Amino acid sequence: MSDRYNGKETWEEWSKEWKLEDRYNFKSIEKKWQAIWEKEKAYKVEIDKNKEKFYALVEFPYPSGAGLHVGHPRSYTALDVIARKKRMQGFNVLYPMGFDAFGLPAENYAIKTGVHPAVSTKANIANFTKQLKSIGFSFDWDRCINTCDPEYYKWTQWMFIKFFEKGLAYKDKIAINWCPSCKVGLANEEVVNGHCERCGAEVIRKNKEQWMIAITKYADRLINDLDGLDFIDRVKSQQVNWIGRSEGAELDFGLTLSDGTELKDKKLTVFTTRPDTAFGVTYMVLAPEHAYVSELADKFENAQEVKAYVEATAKKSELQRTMDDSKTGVELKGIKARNPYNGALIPVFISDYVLTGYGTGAIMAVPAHDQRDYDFAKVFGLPIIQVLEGGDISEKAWEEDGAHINSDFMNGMNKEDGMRSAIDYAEKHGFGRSKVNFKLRDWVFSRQRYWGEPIPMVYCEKCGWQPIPESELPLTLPEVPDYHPNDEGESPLSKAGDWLNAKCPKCGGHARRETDTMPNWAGSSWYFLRYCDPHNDKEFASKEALDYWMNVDWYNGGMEHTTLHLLYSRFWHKFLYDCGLVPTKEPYNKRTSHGMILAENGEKMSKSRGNVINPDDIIDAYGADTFRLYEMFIGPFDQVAMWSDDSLMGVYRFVSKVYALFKKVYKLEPSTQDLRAMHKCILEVTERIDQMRFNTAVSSLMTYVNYLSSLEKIPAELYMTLLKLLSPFTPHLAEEMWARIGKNTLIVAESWPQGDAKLAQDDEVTIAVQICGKMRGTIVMPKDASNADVEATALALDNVKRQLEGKEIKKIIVVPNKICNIVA
RNA sequence: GCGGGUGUGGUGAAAUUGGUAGACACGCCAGACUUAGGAUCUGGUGCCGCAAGGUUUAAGAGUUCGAGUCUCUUCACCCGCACCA
Repeated sequence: MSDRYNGKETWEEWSKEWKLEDRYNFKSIEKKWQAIWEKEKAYKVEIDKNKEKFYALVEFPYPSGAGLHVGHPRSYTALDVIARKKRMQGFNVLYPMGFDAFGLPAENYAIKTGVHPAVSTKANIANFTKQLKSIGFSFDWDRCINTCDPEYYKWTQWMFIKFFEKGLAYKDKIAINWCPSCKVGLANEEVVNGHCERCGAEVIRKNKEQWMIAITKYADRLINDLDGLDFIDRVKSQQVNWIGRSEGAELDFGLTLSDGTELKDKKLTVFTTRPDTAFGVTYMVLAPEHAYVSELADKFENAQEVKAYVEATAKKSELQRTMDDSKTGVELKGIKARNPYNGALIPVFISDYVLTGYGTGAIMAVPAHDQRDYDFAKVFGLPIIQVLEGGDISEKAWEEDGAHINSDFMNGMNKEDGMRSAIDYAEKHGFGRSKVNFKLRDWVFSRQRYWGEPIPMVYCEKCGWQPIPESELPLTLPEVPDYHPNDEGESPLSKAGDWLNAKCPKCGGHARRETDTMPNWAGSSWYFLRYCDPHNDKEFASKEALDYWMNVDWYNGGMEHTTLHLLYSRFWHKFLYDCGLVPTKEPYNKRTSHGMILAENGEKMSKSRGNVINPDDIIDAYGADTFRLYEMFIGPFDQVAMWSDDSLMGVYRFVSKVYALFKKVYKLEPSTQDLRAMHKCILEVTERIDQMRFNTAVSSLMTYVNYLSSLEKIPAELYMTLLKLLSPFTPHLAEEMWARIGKNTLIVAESWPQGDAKLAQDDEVTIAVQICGKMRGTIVMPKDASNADVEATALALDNVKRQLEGKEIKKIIVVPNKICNIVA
């Protein structure tokens, strides 16, 4: 205990040395308490079935060379406040931290400097750890994990093999998004407006054989299971939007050559959300990449023209293709399609406004009721047949509801009935079926890079792709002569020499290893499970640990991960659930998101702008407690906030004030008024932390401190309560003053104060007096005064009398303890 | 175009969910005390007005005794998706 009293054995001895006029020495105080917490393992947590658990989680950082920026601690402090409060409220709190340590920056650094990624990553993790500890977060450091540790990625690889065994991981050659700058394939989720999410280079299309994971099989469940979750709305709606479910029908159109012969073995299948408009189809369009364009090439009378268009399209980047909404295309002369509803023969085009990856890569065009088809029809002079009443078809397409016309059996029906009846008809005649489509694509899972988990697969000429036996896990990263990826898209691992040779686990013959690695989203897809049991070398986590700790009760992280990490990890967890490996369907009960912190002028902080605030500098100049408190006070937690040195100063003053207030603390009975202020503060702070309204929680504390400042002498109970309420925000200061007041316990292990609403109530209230809703004065009344008393007092006000002169009072509305409104 | 959100002093913002708009803090103004400390303390501070008073939550309309809050219309900005048939 002696370190608690600054080297002295007792508080009495220590107190003789105090010089309270001294300024608040946060440097030595914060260091001292961090050492004590570490020594006493104040935040270590174990399974305790007698206590209710609470699992608080923040997204673990990528340990970049730049170190922590001020954005990280916004999220970490918020959940630290929540975790600390929950702990004081008696919960068994798991609040872990780790490092998402695979990734491109370490590899690029290696290319530049020759330093092995493992070496620079280790150094960065050491730096991050030091920084995080200097802020005084209540993480259980014994559970710290690191995704690039073979003991960790062993299980990432193990899970990949599970995906493979269940048929959800497969190799496929498709056109993927390729970043020419990073020289790496990207998942759909990693492409932002046609640019690489990481480096900003324009993404091109490249045909490459890739490992894919069938996330689309879970599309429906990923939408439906959001229902029971406490996620903020924008997260839910963004995920739903991204998955992009749409209901419609698949319809088969016949194909006919110009001489009238039917192509019996070829059907042109399209997906449509508007089967009811089938009688308005006047042409068909294929994506230039559609298989039929090459398969039927010898049937086209204008094969040269078609070929030229296909090639021109291939040269366009994704971005150019989406930016340019003018319609181009080429008719496939020599073939016609037959509308199965009315037998009409219609022309077939190729055009780049039809996308290859969605639906069947072919559409039936209904220019009268789809604006894109309308635009195309206008360019090519195609007929426009209206089949629903409404709008002005000479101006633009009519996409709303209406009564069907020119539609045979659907005539007179509205959109909804028409759709049902069109699908029924198609099903009865065997040329269509109802169908649900998603925008979500399967997850492109291989990366042509070094610094990632090796994919634990080998290829045998005889047996095909085989997973390596579990006994060979982890498959560790080999040394390579250099880390450069090449333009052909080969991973640096292809230069790994002997490592490439393996034995086929099935036939024992020669096999070669997969040289691509996993994306940086792999390790983070299940890390919250590992925290439950981080040192287990038999399983990724024991059933007991998972049963006790899961789910994550509260997960806070950035909006930028909504359709990346958050979606991937929900999917990954559902897969493990289906395998019987985790006890729950969803990993996270509650998801919140913090706003970004911008520079003082509202710009994004960036190295190139030179406006980055380094947490180390702030902590050095003002201390961790001021930094933490400022991060909470800066503004509404879920909104963007601008850094302000001036506001930071105000928080620093507050912290110093709390320190200085100690001079005035005496053993005294608190007055009713004192208790009122105290209980009001307890109630407000408690409620506002739960609602993540940290900025107003801090306001409450400030109001309370202002009250304490106004007292001659502060009763000890009031000050001790302040320290407890403050401890989640400014734990070092709270701990120090708790010791100074003579306590030899840790305040972080104390219990959270109980607010009493009755004691918090005022016995007098100020009631606003209004005439016809306009404020004319206020009256002070005893709480719960009778309406009659309130009316009488209000009517006696001079201003009220003056205003009411010559008017007749129609009625008086009294809202108890709030308002007296006189209607005249 | 679709989805989500925001709009309140010089600034960051608050408002018990329909009941005194601007809490708390920054900044600014005035004063005090001290001297060199990113001081501290006291008072003031939405706007117009000397004042009584008037006026004020992007703009407009509506519901209501009463609207920052609810409804409708318009405008502006931010985020995500985007030729998804």
